[in-house]
Amino acid sequence: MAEYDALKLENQLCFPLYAASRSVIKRYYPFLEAIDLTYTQYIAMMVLWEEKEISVKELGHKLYLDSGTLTPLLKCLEGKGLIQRFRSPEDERVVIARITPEGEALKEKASSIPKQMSSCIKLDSQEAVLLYQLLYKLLNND
Amino acid sequence: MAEYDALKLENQLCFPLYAASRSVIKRYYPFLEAIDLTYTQYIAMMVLWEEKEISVKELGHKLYLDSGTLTPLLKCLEGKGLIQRFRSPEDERVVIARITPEGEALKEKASSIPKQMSSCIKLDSQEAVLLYQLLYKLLNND
DNA sequence: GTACAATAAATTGAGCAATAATTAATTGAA
DNA sequence: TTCAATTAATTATTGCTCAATTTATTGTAC
Repeated sequence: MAEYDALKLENQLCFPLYAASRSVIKRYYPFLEAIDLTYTQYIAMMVLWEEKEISVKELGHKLYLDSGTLTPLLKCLEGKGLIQRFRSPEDERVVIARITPEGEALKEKASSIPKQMSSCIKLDSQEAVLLYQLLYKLLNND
Repeated sequence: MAEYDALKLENQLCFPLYAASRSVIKRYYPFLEAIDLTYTQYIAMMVLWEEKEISVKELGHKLYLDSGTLTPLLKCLEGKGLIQRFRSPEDERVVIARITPEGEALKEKASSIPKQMSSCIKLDSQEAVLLYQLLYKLLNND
């Protein structure tokens, strides 16, 4: 590659990654508005729909986010009545988020989102699997 | 797929896309701090290093950003002396960003970044090409 | 048993990105 | 000339992210 070609936008991997991420998240918003969640709140709720309860630390590990991001986000979800927050009886340092019945109920309203989104994304299933694997390889880089 | 499996975090394509994007951008910051640019400023400078001058609209088209994001960003780059901003003589509605000698000089300091970054990303070249193609397919979805 | 290190979260504060809505100026077409 | 379209700036708001600090708790070493 010529001297400065590596600095051309078209030769970056990071740029389509950044742009595609924003683009896909933007496509979520019409669906997310209907259930009054931001994208970050949505992925946090996904974990809670599956796990029922989880510590802030574990949640942060799954979402690659720290308490500076999660604490206000979880307080917001608590304010909406979707989760409870309380300290673990076994270890008082640990804060647990637990899904409420209202949070469970939201799962039904959200259940149509993945299908609606997949119709917005024009990759066939083989391409989607490949992309998925490559992204996780990038993510588990270290 | 079972009823709610589509709502599991591990079955999302959007999530690794979002997380990998943040992860890669975070890895840029040690290098970007050395040249005092944010990531978004860096990709804007990449376009300017290549094009020398460009309208706000064209730049927004290349970066998938609008004037609400670009105007303050370009003013910041102008404040650092890296670019000039002026209205096009042919069409006074159009604002042009043009690289300055200082902006050109920064290119040299930035020239080591792509190589340093690629050593932080553990994909082989075949995987990188594949990922690149899939991301652009996603991006040019519409 | 006390001191010290490690851990978990919260807090604070800053900066940045992104969007929506509005405004202003210019241009082009009917 | 009028009106619509285009371009960008502006304004205001929201949310995310990170760094640094603080607090509380727990576990370990002496």
